[in-house]
Amino acid sequence: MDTEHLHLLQVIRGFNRFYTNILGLVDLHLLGTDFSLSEARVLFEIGNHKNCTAKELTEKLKMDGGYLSRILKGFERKGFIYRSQSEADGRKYFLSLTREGREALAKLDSLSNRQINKMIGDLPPFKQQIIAKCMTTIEKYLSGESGSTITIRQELRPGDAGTLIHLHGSLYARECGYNYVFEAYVCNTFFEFLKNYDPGKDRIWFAEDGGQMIGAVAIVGHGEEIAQLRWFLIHPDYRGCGIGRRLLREALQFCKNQKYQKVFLETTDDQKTAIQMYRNAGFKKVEEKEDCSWGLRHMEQTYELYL
Amino acid sequence: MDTEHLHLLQVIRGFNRFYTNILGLVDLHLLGTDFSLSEARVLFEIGNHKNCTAKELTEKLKMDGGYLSRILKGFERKGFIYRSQSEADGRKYFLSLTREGREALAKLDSLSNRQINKMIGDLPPFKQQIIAKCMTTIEKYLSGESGSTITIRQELRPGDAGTLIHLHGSLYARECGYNYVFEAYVCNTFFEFLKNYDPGKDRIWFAEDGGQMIGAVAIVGHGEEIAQLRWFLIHPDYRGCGIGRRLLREALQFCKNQKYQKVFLETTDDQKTAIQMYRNAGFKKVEEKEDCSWGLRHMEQTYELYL
DNA sequence: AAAAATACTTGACTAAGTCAACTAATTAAC
DNA sequence: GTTAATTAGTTGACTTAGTCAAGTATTTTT
Repeated sequence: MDTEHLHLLQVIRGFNRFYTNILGLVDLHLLGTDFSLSEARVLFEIGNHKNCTAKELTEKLKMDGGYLSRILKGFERKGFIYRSQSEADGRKYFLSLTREGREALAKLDSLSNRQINKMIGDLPPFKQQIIAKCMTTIEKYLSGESGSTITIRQELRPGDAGTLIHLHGSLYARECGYNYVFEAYVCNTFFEFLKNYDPGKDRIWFAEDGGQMIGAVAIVGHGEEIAQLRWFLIHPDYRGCGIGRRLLREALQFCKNQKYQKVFLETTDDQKTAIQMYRNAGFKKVEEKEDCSWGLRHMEQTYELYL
Repeated sequence: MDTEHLHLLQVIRGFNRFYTNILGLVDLHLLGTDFSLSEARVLFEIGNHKNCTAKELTEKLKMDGGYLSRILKGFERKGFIYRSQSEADGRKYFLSLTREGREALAKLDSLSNRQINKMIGDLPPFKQQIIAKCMTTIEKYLSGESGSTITIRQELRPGDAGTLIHLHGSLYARECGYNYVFEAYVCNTFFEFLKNYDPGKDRIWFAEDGGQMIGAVAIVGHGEEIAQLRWFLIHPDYRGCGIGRRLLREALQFCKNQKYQKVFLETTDDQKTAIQMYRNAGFKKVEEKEDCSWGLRHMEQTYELYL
């Protein structure tokens, strides 16, 4: 088990301890309402799932059947729920909230909302949004529903240019040690791209995960027959899961559709993974020369592919 | 309470329910070790905080004093901890783990790690990383450790150019309806700034909150006597808390130090709040003309200030 | 038709957590 | 420098939360 993974475990366990406290706080204030945490959870589930049965609740809330049975009996006694025996299966009883139950739940809801407002109220909206986004992500990933939220889009939106430049600047600095001159270079070339953008010749694709840009590639036409592939990158956290291949496929398919004869690209020897992908797509190295811009020595390479 | 905020509450409460389940699972498996969740938390805290006292634990873990007292007694009986009375204050007893205590904690640790591995083991590493990052963010924000972490820095780091351009592109689109041509324009002017950057004449400041860029301003020298103020913006969520004033003050102070005689800036009539700040700083409008770039009609204005 | 399984309930129990009254040491007030 | 108030920690008596296994009624499998 490497240190990085150990660090990961540390972070998650730290978070678990932290969130145990947070939930404890929320729970504490729940106590001001005659509801135990378990009771509140049960009430919530019944209120939010039409025709749920006791069995379903025990599974969903990981609760002992006997315990739940008593909670339900209590709710029935207080007039919060009623049961109706299933006609198809007489062992089952569908649970529903009465009007009193709905009122109790609404009260609980607003209390809970107030509690959460207390928790996040002092934060700037910006950060509240970020928290919500992080929570959504964690929930999505841990519940295994994450599937593939990664999408590829063509449309250029305000802010994209900056994000693309930022990704290039920060990633190449981190991974290859390039300085800000490289980012300025991207800035300039991308400006030229935007300025001369011609939908008949040029195209750009962004890979996104939940609205966050995680990769890109573009095609720039040079005349009728030659196209250049530019700004290809994948965020390191998302490498090795086929996004790069998808982007390249899109780009090359576009080139074929546009009847380009040749696609070329410029890269440096630092870009090991990218180069492997270029090679896999059929690109061949045709030129190589030393360069010292961007803060350190590297080999500038040109690859090309005849379609 | 607007719908957006309500959605936020929904998300957070959903997450709380979700994470209650997650923690419940972790807890369940803790049961295979003779430790209750509370006991495990206590053991962990003692192991990770030199010389903690019972009082501190009750506060940190929000635990009843009497309950804790009994848990501690149990630990002492089992030989997991020992206490030493404080010399400075005889009411206090410092708690420490014995060797057996440390062993028990280590066992618990490895069990907990295994549990978490079960939770995240099936996810691709990049998603694990993202989860960790999200957790760190939530913890930081909710624990209020992000407080007013707003700082102003001068140093230009890789990624800054892109972020600045992104902020301009997305904010002006959102607030003024400018299209991507405006972002391209920023791209170009900022490239020129970087290309010609001369520390003796030029300077840029970034306002950050927890590493996130939330505002910026720059001074570009035009000869010995005239300076231009550019790329002034504050993220809308951070307006009205003096960051803009701080940035302007920094910029104008720099101009004075450099013995510039005049500072000018160009803006549009859309920039109501910024213009108010310029006026407050002593800038006067000296020119105005209509312009139609960036997708809609607006007035381009020039302001200047003699130092 | 008998046996196995399922949905839910009940009784008897243990563990978890709370509350208030209690020392013993320390600090503040007069 | 004594008295009163506070604080750290303990203890007894209690309530609540949660578990386990045996129970009933119904359905499914063989």
